[in-house]
Amino acid sequence: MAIPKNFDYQYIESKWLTAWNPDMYRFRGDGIKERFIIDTPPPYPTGNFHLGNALNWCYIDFIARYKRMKGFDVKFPQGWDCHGLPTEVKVETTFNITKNQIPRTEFRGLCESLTRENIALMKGTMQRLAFSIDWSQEFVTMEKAYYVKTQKSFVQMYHNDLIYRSEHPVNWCPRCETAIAFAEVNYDSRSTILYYLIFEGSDLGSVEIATTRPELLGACVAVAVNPSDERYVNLIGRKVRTPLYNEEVDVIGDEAVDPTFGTGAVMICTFGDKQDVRWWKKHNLPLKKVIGKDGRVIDKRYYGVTIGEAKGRVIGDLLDDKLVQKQERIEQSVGFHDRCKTPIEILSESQWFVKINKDAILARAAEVEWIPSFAFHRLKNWTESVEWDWCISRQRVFATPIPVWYCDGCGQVMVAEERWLPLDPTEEAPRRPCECGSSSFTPEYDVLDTWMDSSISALNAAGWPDAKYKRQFPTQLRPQGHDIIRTWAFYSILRSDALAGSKPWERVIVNGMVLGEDNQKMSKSLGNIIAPESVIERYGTDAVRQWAAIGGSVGSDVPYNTKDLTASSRFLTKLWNVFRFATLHLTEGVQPVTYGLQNPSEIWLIYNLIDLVESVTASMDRFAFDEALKEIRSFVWNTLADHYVEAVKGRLYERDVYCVAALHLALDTIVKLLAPFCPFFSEELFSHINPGAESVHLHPWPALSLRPQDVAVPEPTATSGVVQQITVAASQAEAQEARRIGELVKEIIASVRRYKSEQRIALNARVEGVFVYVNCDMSYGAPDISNALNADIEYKRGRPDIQERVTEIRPNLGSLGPRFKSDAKRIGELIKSTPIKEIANQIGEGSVTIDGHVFAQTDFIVKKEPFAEGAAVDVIELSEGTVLVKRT
RNA sequence: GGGCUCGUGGUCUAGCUGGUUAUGACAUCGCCUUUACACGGCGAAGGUCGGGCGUUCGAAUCGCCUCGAGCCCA
Repeated sequence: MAIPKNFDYQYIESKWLTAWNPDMYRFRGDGIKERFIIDTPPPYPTGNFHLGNALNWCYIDFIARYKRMKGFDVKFPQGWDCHGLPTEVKVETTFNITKNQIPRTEFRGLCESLTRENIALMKGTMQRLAFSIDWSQEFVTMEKAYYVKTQKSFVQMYHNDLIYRSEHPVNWCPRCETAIAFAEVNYDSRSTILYYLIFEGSDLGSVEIATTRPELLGACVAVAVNPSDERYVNLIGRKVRTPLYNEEVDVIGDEAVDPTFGTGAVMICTFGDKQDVRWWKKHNLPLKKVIGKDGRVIDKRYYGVTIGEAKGRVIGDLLDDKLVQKQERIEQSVGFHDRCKTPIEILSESQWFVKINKDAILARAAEVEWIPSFAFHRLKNWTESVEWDWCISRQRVFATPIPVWYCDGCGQVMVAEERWLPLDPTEEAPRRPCECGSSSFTPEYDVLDTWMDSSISALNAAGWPDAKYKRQFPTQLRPQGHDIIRTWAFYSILRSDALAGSKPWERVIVNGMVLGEDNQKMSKSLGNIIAPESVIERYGTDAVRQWAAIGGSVGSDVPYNTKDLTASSRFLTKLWNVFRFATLHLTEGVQPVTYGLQNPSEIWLIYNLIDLVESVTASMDRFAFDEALKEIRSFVWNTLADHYVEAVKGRLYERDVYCVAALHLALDTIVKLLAPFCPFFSEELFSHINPGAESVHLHPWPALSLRPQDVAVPEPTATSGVVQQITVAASQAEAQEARRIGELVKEIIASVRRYKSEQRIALNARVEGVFVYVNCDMSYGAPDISNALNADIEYKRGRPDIQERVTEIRPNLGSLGPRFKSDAKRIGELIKSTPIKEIANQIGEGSVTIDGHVFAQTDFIVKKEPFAEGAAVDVIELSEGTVLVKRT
């Protein structure tokens, strides 16, 4: 069993990546073990698995590995949320085409092959990070096997009146020429010009309005003022005419108008913004369309020009007619399509919608445990702010087709039957005629929002739509970032409620963001992006995973920093060395032993080990990975390396069976506790100390109990794993006494080592005259102490009798000088020549008389030393005891 | 403008159901090559917990206010 001197993570990683059997993470689903199903996020296949993903997946993997060891049947699937605009845009720019220039199937094919390439890249990174994903559960949303489920969910919700088609204002991206959902709109402030325009009154006076969107003048359907605004109150109910267009519109009153903004009078257009939609609905206003789907104007006055051009021309025309009163630069919040950064428009179009039942969603959300709890507030906040139903139709190509046709005869909607699915209506006709008898149909060319795919991931993980899914639903855990609470979490809850009448998960664990080394959000523009691969190369996977664990509590943002990676790899080196040192002496195998009072160091170690297992388990159960790992590290570094190994070195050289067994147990246990965090390292060590054993990742989580012979210990339950019992041939009280002695052994060794270091005595130098005063029988602890300290130690009971002895008395010339002036020097000599004892004997009485001179205490500089065992000593206090070392 | 999170030694961080000398890491300084480890050992210095007010016998920990940073949203 030759252990390499250095811990070579690259060698070990590649070795185990090939050696591991991927089946070891396979979900069984036979119900023998309790299930633990994870609704893994399906990332968008950008081709780049970034450090933020890595953090998220590390958390998932810690949990998956821990739960498996705890005896659960863990399902850790991995999916890919393929559909959507970024890939379409990438294809369009790569091949310099637009989606309409080539056949739909061909375009789709290009998107699919790009997606497959990207998936392969990301999968590679994930495998290097040793995520224990069950790849037999992989799902790819662009494949029929998955999107058939999306289509079925559409059909079911349609029949349950949860999906409908209607004309309604929607967010529209003119670049992508598609409707988008609110979740895809981001707002940003930008500088724009506020124009003040005169609207002439038809019957009474004129009104000056302020607008940032003069190009929408043709879509103006009303002018609104605040009813409490005295300037305009008499105008409410009157009519005014729009400039240029000369259209007559009503002046209405509405509290939502801000009297302090602009002139306090606004034009309502269909539609400039979300507020226009609110007013339009509330006041039942007419609809005038001036912007087309491609972002060009469709009214006759400026037909065909872009929005930008229209703005310029409208202003030009208004200026010509002297209708612009004033222009002023302001900051305004504008909505952008978050995929392509184009400013969105609000258009009224026929679209498909999912009904949003806020109360139902909130009720389901409240049934879920959110970690950390503030994540629930985010969701609540977002849900309460939702105003429109969820627009799910998209005028794009690379997405799940909407399985619907329209009858050419009567116009009725033909929704595909579930058994026909999957299908693409643009390529297949319905399998039966319309109720009106016509067999001529026009397919629905619109496709579904990508979130329609990914929002059923929890259902998919449980096996939906197979009826047996109910047994596995809700799933146990949903891990995700806080940036997608309003999307993935929100939509998933909605869909789970609609399709299964249940919450989708028992728990959500929300991770924070990964920040750059400068503590700012990682972003391309800041140039602080770190690729996971580069970190793996430099520090190894197990160090990267420790960084994720120890970077902070779950939910908080984690900065990328080299100090955690340094500490992580140092820890592995340290443990590697402990392991190497120990295994040098484990060559003859481990004998079963029974510990007794004669093994205080071992019993002390084992008790501490039991405490460690208990607290690490508790931390893991709370998802406190940082605490768990810190506990493990401190045990390895302090308890095991600094104290136990130092104490028993002597016996280890002699291959003492008790010592060997204890070390083996400790290493075995530590490696198991560390397995969720450091899968490669743990496996490597485990394989050395347990030759021939199966993977550490298939072993149960440690559960230790020290069982004194005459004390009954309850048998462990099946789920708590196998209990390794360490037998002690002693009573409970004796075992505790042994632990106490072990603690003293540790303290004595540590304190005398420190003493030697401070005294600049070589650590291996012999020291004589050490006395230990403790109130217990140290006969079993003594050999380890002597060995470790190279000291001859005398053990005594009780407290030492320590005397303060005066060792030196010097004249205090600072005090004598002023009094004796020129005689001071002579007096000083006199004091020096007087035996110390003579002065010391008198000094306690307040004054000292020498040769007739009377001195005060302050006339002397007195040095004292502790004195015991007939010599000057140094005193070291222990928690319960004292160590004396004779001075030399 | 609304919601949320955070503000602890040089840096990052734990603690925050209130209670002895505030945790750990990295960095710094001093000493030490002692046959597992110098990515080591021993030791040291460094913070009063953003600021203010309050509750309390007692607050980093609770409340209010304030300043600052960030996230999400309008």
